[in-house]
Amino acid sequence: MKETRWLSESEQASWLAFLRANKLFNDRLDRDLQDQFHISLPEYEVLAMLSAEPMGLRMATLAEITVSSKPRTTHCVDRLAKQGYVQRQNCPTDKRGLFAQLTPAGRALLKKMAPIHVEGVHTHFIDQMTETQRKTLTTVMRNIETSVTTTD
Amino acid sequence: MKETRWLSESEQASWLAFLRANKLFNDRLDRDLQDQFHISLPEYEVLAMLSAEPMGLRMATLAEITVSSKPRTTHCVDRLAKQGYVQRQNCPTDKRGLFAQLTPAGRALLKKMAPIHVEGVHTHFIDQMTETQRKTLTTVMRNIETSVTTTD
DNA sequence: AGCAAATAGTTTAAATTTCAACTACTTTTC
DNA sequence: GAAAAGTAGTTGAAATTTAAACTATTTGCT
Repeated sequence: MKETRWLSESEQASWLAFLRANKLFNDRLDRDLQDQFHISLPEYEVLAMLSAEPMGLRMATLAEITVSSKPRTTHCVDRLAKQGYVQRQNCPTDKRGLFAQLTPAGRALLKKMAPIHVEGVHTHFIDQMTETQRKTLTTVMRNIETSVTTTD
Repeated sequence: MKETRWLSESEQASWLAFLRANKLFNDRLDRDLQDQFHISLPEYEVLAMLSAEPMGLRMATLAEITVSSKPRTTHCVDRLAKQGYVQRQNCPTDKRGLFAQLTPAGRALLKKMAPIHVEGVHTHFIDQMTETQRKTLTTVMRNIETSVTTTD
């Protein structure tokens, strides 16, 4: 067992700031959507990802790009389908496969929600840093993603 | 209704990188703890916050510093208490109040968990940026926190 | 061709989180 | 000094998330 590399005060503070900002920011975006549309942030993310794909996305792909588990994605799409915002299409080349696709109602809902959501991202994220800082942030976030997904 | 300020490609990419890194990183830290100790990341955070306070913390304070809701904190402390890691103490000056306090067993558990958790933070967070980048990140995260908690 | 292993997605049940309502105590106000 | 309003925390039910098992189909191997 190797010697533990503890965090300095400053490192600890960075880590806490990161944790806190994330939770608070997520809560805020979620609330803004829920209050006005009764749609949660994870549900919004699914709709948003689907909006770029007129033909829809395979369930597994949708799970990947929203960084959520397969069952969670199934349940989420179930709920959105029950409300008429999403529909499933069989995949012609793989009988196991399903595409989740935005319905016209889903597209219409997203059109109403997007300005609210994007304004939140702008106000609380983009506006809170300079362009230079944002580039740095992006680089660092990509490093973290790589580290987390390639280690062990 | 004001004109929506949409995100540029680059801004969109930053936002997505931030979202993804967070989810993946959280999942990873959670899994590392769960696999070895059957303790979730939110539970770990409670234990960690309590460890700095020999006398314990008021439930509301604990909820604040872990950025979680009051009921969630109650349930979380319930579970940890059921396992013997935390105990509640009445507050002498306010009969409504309760302190949540680490038990010796909780302290012992934390001592075993901390190296695993901290190593994860070091590897996937601290090691993924230069010190300069980390300072920038901290500043930006604090800006976000302020923005989210002071607007509206 | 035929069978084992892998993949896509769902299902069910259990655990966690949220939401609204509730109890008990404290503070304010008149 | 009593009633009203506010605060601390819990409770119980509903919603969401997770974990494990399951169905159906596809792929790889011999």
